[in-house]
Amino acid sequence: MKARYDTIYQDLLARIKDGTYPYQSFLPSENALTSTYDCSHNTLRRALALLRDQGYVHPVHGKGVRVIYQPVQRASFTVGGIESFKETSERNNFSYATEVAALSNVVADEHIARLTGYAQGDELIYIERVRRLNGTAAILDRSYFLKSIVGDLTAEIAERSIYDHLEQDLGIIVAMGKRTITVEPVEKRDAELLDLEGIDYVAVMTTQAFNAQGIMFEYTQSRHRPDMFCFRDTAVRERYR
Amino acid sequence: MKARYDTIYQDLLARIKDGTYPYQSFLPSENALTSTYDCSHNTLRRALALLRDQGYVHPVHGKGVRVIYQPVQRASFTVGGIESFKETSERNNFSYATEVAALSNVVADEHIARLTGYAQGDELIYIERVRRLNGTAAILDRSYFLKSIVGDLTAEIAERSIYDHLEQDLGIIVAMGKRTITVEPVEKRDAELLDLEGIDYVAVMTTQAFNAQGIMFEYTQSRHRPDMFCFRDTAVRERYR
DNA sequence: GCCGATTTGTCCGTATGTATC
DNA sequence: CGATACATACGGACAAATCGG
Repeated sequence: MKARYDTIYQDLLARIKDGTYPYQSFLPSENALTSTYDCSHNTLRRALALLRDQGYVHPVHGKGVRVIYQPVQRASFTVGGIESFKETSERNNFSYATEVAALSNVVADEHIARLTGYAQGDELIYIERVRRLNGTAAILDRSYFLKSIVGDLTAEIAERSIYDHLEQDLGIIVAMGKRTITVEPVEKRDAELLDLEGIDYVAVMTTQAFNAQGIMFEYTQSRHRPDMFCFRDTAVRERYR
Repeated sequence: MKARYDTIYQDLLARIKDGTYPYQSFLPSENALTSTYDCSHNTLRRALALLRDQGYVHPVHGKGVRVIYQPVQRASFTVGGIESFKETSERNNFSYATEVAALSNVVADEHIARLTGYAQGDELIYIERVRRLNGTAAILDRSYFLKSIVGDLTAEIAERSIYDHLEQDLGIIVAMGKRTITVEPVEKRDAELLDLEGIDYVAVMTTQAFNAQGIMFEYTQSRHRPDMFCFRDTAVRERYR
């Protein structure tokens, strides 16, 4: 049951990607587009706003909507938007595997609470996973899940895909996330579990995931071998400030 | 000349930050808010969409709009949104200085074109700048500006703030940007110009900036000493896909 | 420089759908 | 089931930027 503005967004995006509307060209005017899609001004503008927010077009007042999408050159590991490890690997045609290195129940103490943003006393599940990409242990994920939402997680589930389990079995939708990226020296655990070959820094992507209710249920520190890490996004300048 | 939805956004944001609407609480209903702000449903929803996109709230269908903002703990260097080096430093109360290490005119050859996304033959200005934070040379910026838009750039301008010059003197608005973050081994130039103290990796943030017309006029590789680098953002899951 | 046509930007009022409680 | 609240969509109006005559 798709929204109208979303199907229009998808359609325009497909045409941008297939070259119908190439880089630096202008889309047909809003009037023209409302006719072809037989929708209202407002609805069309929602579709255009999506394209703009994703970095595909740039509207110019009084002139038109310019396409600024350029196809990516090389394969990247991580891109903008929230994607699971499995989704990302499949999109890039990487072989991948996950090993569970630790799994235990913990209660958030002061240290964990400050680290993760959970409240002290929250019952959590701690999981360490090692991700292999094309054979090399490239990523160490250290996650804290909120037990009251995700229930019990077994090693089997963690080895396949926790997100598949949450979405398909439990119906939990990962609605949004906050991310932080830093670069940190390797810790003992990184050296034990990852193939680092003398590398002494890791790229750390920290994610807090919220469900459809706005409750945070996952905190994950994803520690990447630096040469296999790439992150992309698009930013629109804040107005006025 | 602010937009209505933007002033509402600013006001709600201020109330979230000052604790009037604390973490995990619900905002007043849309009906209530349209009354207090005396605006239409549509306009209010645009303000809420902004809050959602910036990661401050999470609307729950049929229930309410939940606040998910938590104040940041430690100072960070770079945050989401497009900010200049100067803005970021001032916000964090860092002392900062910029030295110009190179400045020359170049024409984009095939190599530069592929690196930056400019077209071959474009006339560019190449600038290397070293950024000092609290005295240590922490960031090396290597930029290519499109000459037809930015005109001539002098070392004096580059030492103060190129963005101030572009915005205030030339009236160029930096409307949006695309970013990529990777971690790369230090190159010869990094070692020459930065205080690395044995560190052998740098965090590289690549930015393509577009003006209000949707024309790319800046490509910058910002090479950071890893322990002084932090990046934040918020992502909303794509619908349907 | 001005005017008018075109195009994007903002806002309103209303109607209907759908999820929550 | 009904009340409440968010989600989508329509149509109309006016403002503001661009461009050509």
